[in-house]
Amino acid sequence: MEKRPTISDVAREASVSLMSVSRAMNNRPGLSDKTRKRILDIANQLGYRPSGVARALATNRSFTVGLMMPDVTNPFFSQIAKGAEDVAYSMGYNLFLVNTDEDIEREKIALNSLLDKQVDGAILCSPRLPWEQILKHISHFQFTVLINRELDEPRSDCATINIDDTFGAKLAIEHLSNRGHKKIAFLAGPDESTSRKRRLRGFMQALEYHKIPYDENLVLTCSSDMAGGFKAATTLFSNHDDITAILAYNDMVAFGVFQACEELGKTIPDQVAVIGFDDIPLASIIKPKLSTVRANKRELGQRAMRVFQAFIDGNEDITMDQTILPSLVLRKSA
Amino acid sequence: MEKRPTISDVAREASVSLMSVSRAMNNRPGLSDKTRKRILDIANQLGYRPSGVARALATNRSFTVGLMMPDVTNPFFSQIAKGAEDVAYSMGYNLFLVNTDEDIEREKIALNSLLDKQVDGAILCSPRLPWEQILKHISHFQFTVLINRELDEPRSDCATINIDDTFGAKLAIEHLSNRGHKKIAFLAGPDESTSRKRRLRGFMQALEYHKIPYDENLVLTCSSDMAGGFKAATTLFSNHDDITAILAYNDMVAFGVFQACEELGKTIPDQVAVIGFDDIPLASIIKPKLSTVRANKRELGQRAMRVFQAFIDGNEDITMDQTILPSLVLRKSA
DNA sequence: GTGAAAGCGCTAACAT
DNA sequence: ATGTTAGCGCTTTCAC
Repeated sequence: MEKRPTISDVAREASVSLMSVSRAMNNRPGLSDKTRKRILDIANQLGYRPSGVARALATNRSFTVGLMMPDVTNPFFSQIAKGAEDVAYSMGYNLFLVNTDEDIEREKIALNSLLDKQVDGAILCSPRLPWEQILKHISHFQFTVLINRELDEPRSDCATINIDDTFGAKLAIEHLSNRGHKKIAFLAGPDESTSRKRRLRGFMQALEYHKIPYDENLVLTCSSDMAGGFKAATTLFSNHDDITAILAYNDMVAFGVFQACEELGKTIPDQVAVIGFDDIPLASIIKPKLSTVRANKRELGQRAMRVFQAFIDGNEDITMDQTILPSLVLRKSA
Repeated sequence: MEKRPTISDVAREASVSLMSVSRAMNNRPGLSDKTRKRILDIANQLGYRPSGVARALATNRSFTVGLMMPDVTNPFFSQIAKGAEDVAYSMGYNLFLVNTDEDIEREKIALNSLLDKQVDGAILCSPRLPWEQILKHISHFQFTVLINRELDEPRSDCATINIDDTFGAKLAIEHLSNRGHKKIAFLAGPDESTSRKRRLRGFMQALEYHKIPYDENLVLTCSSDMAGGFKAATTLFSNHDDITAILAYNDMVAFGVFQACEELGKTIPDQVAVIGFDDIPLASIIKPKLSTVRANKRELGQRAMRVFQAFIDGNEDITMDQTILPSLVLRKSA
């Protein structure tokens, strides 16, 4: 392992003080153009790069943002990550990635990792931890952005970006209702999910609006993957063979429904109409192409970094609580 | 932003020296069980957590591994990331994520970020940079793992994990040949790609073995996404309408071929057989289900971290150059 | 325009 | 078993 040159190596080589090198490296005033250039040249020639660690210790800023998410493998989140990276990169920031595996214990650990690493800010995707716990952690970040979670109590250092799931669910049900569906099931996803609650609200409100009686047996809890959708759809069909439409918690769950329909010989969309959430890349490729409620995830990630940036820049007019309106993408499955 | 307690806060509160606190926090010998417990209690009560930054500066170890990849959004890489995270987490390490967007300039910048952040090790996915440049960077890491790239010159601090693409391509062609295909095209992906070269080698060797004449017009360069596959397939069909099988650079390219076939009214697999590479989640869902050459990416990521771990642990018998044998997953498209 | 001193929070090495 | 000293690589503050 090669030893990296330090600031003192450069200083010695250029016969100047540490401070002059520091000033040169940070484009700070107080140096003649000549010495500045000389220092920079020598630094360059030595291959000197300032240590981010030392700098972070001295300044208490790491130019790093923590990104906490349940699963990078999930396109929903990887898109957000990409969007965040987009603008982080343009700001000269780096991303620290922590997975939570949807596990509340790992969430704590993840937040602690971010603390230890002294990230300047954090983007927390769908945190499940109770507010007081989150609070305890985020009070050590300069700024944090909550994705898909509302604030329990307002803070000047905590923004939120939420997808308006209620609206999205209404969009979906409205479409199904217009097509004449009366028996509509909702595979609602995992119990603790926030978006589940919001979508369920939209589901119920839309039913009421369209004068469709609400039957709680048509709302099933399921894990948020294909297996979950398959399982839920299978039980659903065995108990209520007369349902004609299914709103799925997300696209993967919807594909689980596809699978179940295939096994049971039910055709989509003729016998069963299916609508998903998310619009993952898969949705437009699989047959039948999946109708789904889409929100722009990459933009979500970008916006998250941009509020952070606005905060850092001391910008006055920051929209602290943003909401993203999804749209219904109609394809073949409904 | 709340001030975090430091080691001296704990020391003062417990009326001991900094070192005792340090020893307690790191479970190091040289403390009576009583004081140890007392210190730990006070630390806990104060909410003290050691600063990773300060620790990294003092010890020159950050317990952080840099993960460089072209695009988190690509399932191929996000799976690797997940695998790496799996075992990093179990080792108490964290991941630093940097995107390169397949851009060679951004690769340099990414590597520099990792340097600045003083990561202990790096996992570099498909680095495109010339060896000497890579070398310059990785000589500052304790250890690095190259994914999908061979070593130009052996080093005791640099391991590789490669997918045996040549073998994979042979597997595919063998299958197609056995089914009687003679006119087989290869949508080979981008020019600079290493796996392209290896797959092309396998493609050619297999053709020769099966006594199929090689026609260079049947090998097309394309971008590694759906659009690339669509475009390449479209030109291919307009020039060589008689080809009966296509080996695609990856699954997304294969789906591009699907798209083209749909537009041209060609049926898969009857008129055109298609085989992809990767086996992304999509592959088993889309209709017709895609036959593809699969390597276990999550395991790849896990293995990468495990060689790193072995190195850190001073393990003697590390397999420095591992290769992962892909298998042919036969589904409906070929 | 330039530099010296002190300190960020921690640990390694050396006392006691 | 516990403490002291010095230093990791940088920046802030203040002096010249």
